[in-house]
Parts: sequence; structure tokens; C-alpha cells
Amino acid sequence: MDNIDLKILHQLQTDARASIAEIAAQIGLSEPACYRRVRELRKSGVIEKEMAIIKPKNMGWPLSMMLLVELERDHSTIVNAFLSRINKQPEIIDSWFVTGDYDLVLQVIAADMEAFDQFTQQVLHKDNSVKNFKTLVVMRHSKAHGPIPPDKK
Amino acid sequence: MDNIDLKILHQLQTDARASIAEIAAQIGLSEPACYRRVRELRKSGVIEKEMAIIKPKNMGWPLSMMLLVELERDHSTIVNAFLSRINKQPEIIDSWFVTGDYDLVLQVIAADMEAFDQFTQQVLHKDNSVKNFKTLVVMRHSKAHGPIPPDKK
DNA sequence: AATCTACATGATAAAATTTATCAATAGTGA
DNA sequence: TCACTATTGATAAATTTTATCATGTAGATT
Repeated sequence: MDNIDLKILHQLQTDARASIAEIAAQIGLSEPACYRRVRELRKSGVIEKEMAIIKPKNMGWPLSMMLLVELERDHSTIVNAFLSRINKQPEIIDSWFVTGDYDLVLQVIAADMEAFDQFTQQVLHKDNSVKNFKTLVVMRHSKAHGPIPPDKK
Repeated sequence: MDNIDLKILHQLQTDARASIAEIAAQIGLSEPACYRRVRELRKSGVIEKEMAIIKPKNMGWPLSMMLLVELERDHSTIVNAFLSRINKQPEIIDSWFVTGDYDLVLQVIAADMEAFDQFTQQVLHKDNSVKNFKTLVVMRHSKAHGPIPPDKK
């Protein structure tokens, strides 16, 4: 994993559909050499996946929330069970297990407020592992999926 | 935007490198027809972009934080100015403007704690728009970029 | 110093995929 | 029924990805 790889990764975070030829030109490398690096980055798992980014509202999910969850206990077995349980919910599109004033940050999408209310009832209120949670309604996703810079500042 | 488009979008969120032929087969459509739909979805902006997903730690950013920020004032001009200012920071890879107990949720990456401390000094403490903020240290990104389901539950 | 090995590179060619062209089909409203 | 529009499928051309092979460079060994 050298500087060239980092540049490739940065490029692919901006546009995963750029052709190998374009990337190769950008970083001054031959096409096959660039191709092999990209292939290795994919195979090794450094590139987790390549995916389309779509605004939830454009797929019929106009509401987006950030949930700050506090759990009852910190025991890892319980936490892991809880995480694998809730991560099955398709409405939860991102979930971060954190330490600080809360234990979990969830990004949840919903078709409407009623559906969101149902979600909280079934997934959170019913669950004994949840002590409480706060809902932040997303008004604007003001910066989305910024590319991770190749250099540390 | 019909059901077929939604299925295509779901597919592309799982794997943006699937060939048109694969997608077409999956949803029972000819290759050219499928191709044209994908092209329109891209052109119309429904597909915002296609990008590689990479864990920050694999690019030399081992630390990840969620910041819960409270702003001094709600005036939209001030808020917008603040947002466009901080969104320039490459360490901020996602930023949600929300309503509730906080005004802003930021995902920030850092090479180490010292760099993170510097970041908060320069970007947050120095800024008059910031009333205060809480830091949640990410221990695990337990669900990442879940695909947005094509149907509303 | 010479040589060997491991590894990444570039040139080229083959395979696969994307994209354009065109004729045919299905659905709409007059 | 008859145009009109929009979408489709078949085919072919253009582009891109991928494989093959020979070359070159750096580090280790004799």
C-alpha cells in the first residue's frame, strides 16, 4: 500500500466508474499496471465495495433521522446480540457503536412519521437492551460521503 | 421512476460494478433497455455518484468520531455560511444538519488524537457560531451503507 | 562485482462490456 | 381506427477490461 494506491483509492472514491485508462493517466502509470493495482485493492478488501449513492428521498423514503441510543448494559455479548438484531432492519442504513454520552448512533430512513413511530416502537421501545434514545430529524445532508484524503492532513 | 428502476437502484447500491447484462438478467429485461434506464438514472441525478467504499483506517485514518454540535444561532444565513465553511474540511466526511437536541452531526476522521484535538481547536472552538459540542468516539461502524430498500417496508 | 530472485512494469492482443443504431411493439388519446 | 409517443429487443460498432508475455529494477547471495 504505497502512495500510488492511495491516489487510486482517492480517485475511486470520487468516481468508481472512471476507466482504468483515465485513472492511469491521472497518476502517470500504464494501463495494465494500474489495472493490476485496482484488482489487488479489490481482492484484498481494501475496497470494500463499489456502490451507487442515492438520496433516500429519491427512492421513496423522504424522512431521515439520526438516533442517539443509550443501552442498559455494556456487556459485550448483550451489545453484540443487540447490534446484529437491529442491523437486520432495512430502515437502519448506518449504525455506529460509539463511546461517550451515547452508545449508538443510528441513521434511519422512513416513508413517513407514522412508519418511523412504528419503527421506534417495534425496534427500540420493545427492546430491553435500550435504556433510552433521542431523535434528531435530518433537515439536510450537507456533506455526503466526502472522499477520504490520501494524506494525513 | 417505476418498480424496475427501483430494482436497478437497489442492485447498484449493492454492487455498482455488476455488468448491465447481469442486472438485466436479474430483473428480466433486455440488455439495451436496462442500459438506457441506468443511463437515464445517472443523467437525471437520481444516482448521485458511484464510489468505492473504503474504511478510513485502511487509508491511514484510524480514528473516527461523531460530533454533536450546537450552534449559537439558528439564522439561516449564518448557518449556511458555517456549513459551507466547515464542509471544506477534508476530515469531515459526512455532515448532517438536524433539528432536535443538537444542530449538527459530523463524522470526522483523524490520524491520531493530537490531530483530532487540533481539528476541534481550529474548526470548532475558534468558530463563533459554535455554542458547544460533544464527541462520540466510534468503536465500530457496525452497519455501513445499507442499501435503501426499493419498497416502503 | 556478478548473479540470482522477486516483483512491478509496459506493450500487445484477446475477451468482455458498454454504447449506438434501427426496426418493431405496446400503450394513449383524438 | 389511426397516428403519436415511448419503450423495447436485436444487432453491430466502439470502448474497456483482462490476460499474456517479455523487459527492467532493486535487494539479497555468492
